[in-house]
Amino acid sequence: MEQIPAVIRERLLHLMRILEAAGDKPITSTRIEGLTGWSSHTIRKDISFLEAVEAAEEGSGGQVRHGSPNGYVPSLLLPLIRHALALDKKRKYCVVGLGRLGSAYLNQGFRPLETLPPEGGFELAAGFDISVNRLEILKSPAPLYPVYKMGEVIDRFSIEIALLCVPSEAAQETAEKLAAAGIRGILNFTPVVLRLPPAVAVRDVCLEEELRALAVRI
Amino acid sequence: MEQIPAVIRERLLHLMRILEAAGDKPITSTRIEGLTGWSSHTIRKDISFLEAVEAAEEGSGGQVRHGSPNGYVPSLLLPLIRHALALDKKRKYCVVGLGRLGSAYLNQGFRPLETLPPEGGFELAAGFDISVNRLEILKSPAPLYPVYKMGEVIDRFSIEIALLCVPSEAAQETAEKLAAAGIRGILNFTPVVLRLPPAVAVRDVCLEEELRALAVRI
DNA sequence: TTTTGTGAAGCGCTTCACAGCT
DNA sequence: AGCTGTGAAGCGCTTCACAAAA
Repeated sequence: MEQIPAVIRERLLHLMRILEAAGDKPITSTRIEGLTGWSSHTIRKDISFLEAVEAAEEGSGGQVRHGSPNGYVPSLLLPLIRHALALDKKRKYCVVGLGRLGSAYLNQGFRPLETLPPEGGFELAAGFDISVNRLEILKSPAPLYPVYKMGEVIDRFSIEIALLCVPSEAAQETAEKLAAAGIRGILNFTPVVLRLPPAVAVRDVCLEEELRALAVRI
Repeated sequence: MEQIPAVIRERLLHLMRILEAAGDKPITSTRIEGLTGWSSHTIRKDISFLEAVEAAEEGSGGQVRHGSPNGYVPSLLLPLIRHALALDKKRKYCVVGLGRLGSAYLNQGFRPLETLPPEGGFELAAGFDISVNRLEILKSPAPLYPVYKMGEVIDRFSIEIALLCVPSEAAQETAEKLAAAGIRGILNFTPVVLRLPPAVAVRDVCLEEELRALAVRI
């Protein structure tokens, strides 16, 4: 299954955003090079690789052309990427810890992009916090629950991903509860390095690390 | 100057967090492997590479040992990494756009870690928003200004990095103003793909892209 | 004996050069 | 003519195997 190398995956994910922003105007590999810094060769290779994977999977040798002499056509390429990355399924996520950061992510829905089917996408299904007071005050497009109901709610609604926005002190403990509840992936906004079973995918979004990464390039 | 490969840099940045969390208890490469998924070989090679760079730079052949039979000693290794990545300078940053997300980052200071000198670190120097109303309401550890003063303030306080938290519609325009004001790096929290002169380093933190990256691994 | 440290081998991604399409 | 598409060459990172230290 791990058929697409991590480097290529990351580029494809970013490429999706570029294609989505392009509307449906074709975009050339040279222009993508200007936006990303990757060489146009690399981009074409990535897409070529993608098509090879698809062809091998489907068994169909049906040569489809996703580019034109004017560049790549978003409406043709996007579904291909989505399918190759298995992003054509709708998934539910929740926000855990509704402090400043967590509550910000409660209301930051996604742009109502003209999504070409089959569109996967993500749906905010719940928010959790330890403070009952907060649950009553906050306005939210999704239902809010006290943390002790977390396991039950995650299971009932088949929530797969969690945004971990609790204070550092509670991070590891809360993450373990999420893992026990059967969560599949955690977006970790705390600076804590989480220790979890490999069945749970973790991705860190640490302000200090990001600032450092920028500072290094200055 | 671009002497440290990007792959290694990213790992070293993450390693810093691990070392910082370890207090001053030595940590073995095997344990780091368990926390990160990188092979212990890779970790040792990274550190070995780092020492080679330092040695070449300093000209000193003074063989320093940063590991012990019990593992790496954070207080020895951290300064080395900080120096190699040029993170031993203090830098100022600002938050642009004080909506839910932006105001969250106003108050999320860094943990008061027992920082071993020379510590670089980051200092929040200002916040900007277009709404004067918000500037008056918000509590902030740093002074807040209306956006039209952005250029002046960035220059006066030598602010190098900006957290871009404005609405998507204003992202490109605001980023260009930041570039014109002489900012060196932008942490882009909007889903917009910014187009800026190469003198400005950009790093994206896009919720949807992160969610997708997680979903791919599920 | 467990760990770091490192030249050398191996391999995977990037780049090149050119064919193919429109 | 300008772009995509792709085998093949090139190169940089990862892995291996083993020396050295404590």
